[in-house]
Amino acid sequence: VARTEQLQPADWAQAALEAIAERGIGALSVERLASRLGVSKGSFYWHFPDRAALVEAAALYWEETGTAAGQRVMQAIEDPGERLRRLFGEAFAYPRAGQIEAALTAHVNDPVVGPIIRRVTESRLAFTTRAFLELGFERPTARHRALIAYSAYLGMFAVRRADGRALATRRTVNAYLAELLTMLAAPAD
Amino acid sequence: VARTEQLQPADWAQAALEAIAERGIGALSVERLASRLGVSKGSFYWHFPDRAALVEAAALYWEETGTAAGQRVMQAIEDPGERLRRLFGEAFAYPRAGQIEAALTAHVNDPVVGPIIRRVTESRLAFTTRAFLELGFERPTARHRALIAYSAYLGMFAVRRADGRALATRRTVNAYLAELLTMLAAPAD
DNA sequence: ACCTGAACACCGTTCAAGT
DNA sequence: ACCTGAACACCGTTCAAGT
Repeated sequence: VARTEQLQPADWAQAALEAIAERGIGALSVERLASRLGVSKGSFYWHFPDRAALVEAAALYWEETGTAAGQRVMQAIEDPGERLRRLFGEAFAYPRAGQIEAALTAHVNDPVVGPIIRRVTESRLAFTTRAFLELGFERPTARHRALIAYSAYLGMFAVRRADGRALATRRTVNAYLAELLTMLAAPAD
Repeated sequence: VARTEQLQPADWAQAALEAIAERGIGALSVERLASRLGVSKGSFYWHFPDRAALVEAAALYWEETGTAAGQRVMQAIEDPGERLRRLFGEAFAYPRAGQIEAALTAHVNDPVVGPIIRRVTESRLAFTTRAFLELGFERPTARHRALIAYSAYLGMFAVRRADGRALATRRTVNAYLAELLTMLAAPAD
């Protein structure tokens, strides 16, 4: 982050999210970040009350750029089945997204990160439920299928992180997604 | 942990896993743990080379007591379908298990925790694949369904952590599991 | 063989002092 | 208005000294 002007809170937030993606929230250090941005650590406390506020700013930055913006793009796709395929397929094109997701999700019990995670989750579940409603399912079934879909989505990242061999190639992921979405689009019994 | 005898490494590992479940790996402090166990922090370094070794010991303790022991119990169930239902149902009876799971999984990139997580994941996938083989699926399909099942399993914890409302009641969880397992047991097309 | 207590480095936080 | 530099507390790690 090279800037001739003065540092904005957004600069700190962006650099923090970068650091979080790489080494996790626990390893986020005000001192390291300050020297990386070329200022003293005392300067940080002009912009933020404490380290927690920096984590919050980073998480809010993620909520806006990673989630809200993504949904606006996806909503443009007319066919709900195609929208689901794209939504879940897209997520695997950006491994960095999975890293941030994992780093933040690990801190749901954190009082500042927790509410943001919950907002994003509710928003994604609602978005996915809407797609299943458009596919013709009744509301309870649609919500249900959205839960399964989103669980499988998060779990897929978890499996991949936990075992690099399991979902390594694009072919495996595509087959996985195809089978999952076929199952989920099948009529309710 | 009240003991009249001297502290064993296992005592440290167990107390550490307890602390990790409550506040995460990041908040695990040698100093706090030592004073909780009633010794000075210098004493810790007689049993372990460093803090990382303590985390490793805690994770190994989890691998043995939480995973290996559980599989031995489950393997005793004859019917593979019933075994799967019990396996996934059981996991929700112990919320503490999910907390530890999340705390450890958040550190897959950690050089000492990572290999342990991967071992556990491989073992669980193999265990689940075997159940689907017994149900009559071909090996590739069985492995595939195991991946979906295990993803949905991990994701279910993630969803629950992320949104307490989503999978809160036993009824919702049971319905979720029933629908998921019905889908997964359906013949391949 | 196992533990203590003092020492040092790293980092979060505060604050008086600078521009 | 924004930043520095020194100060202090907390915690990881080392180590000489105790039993």
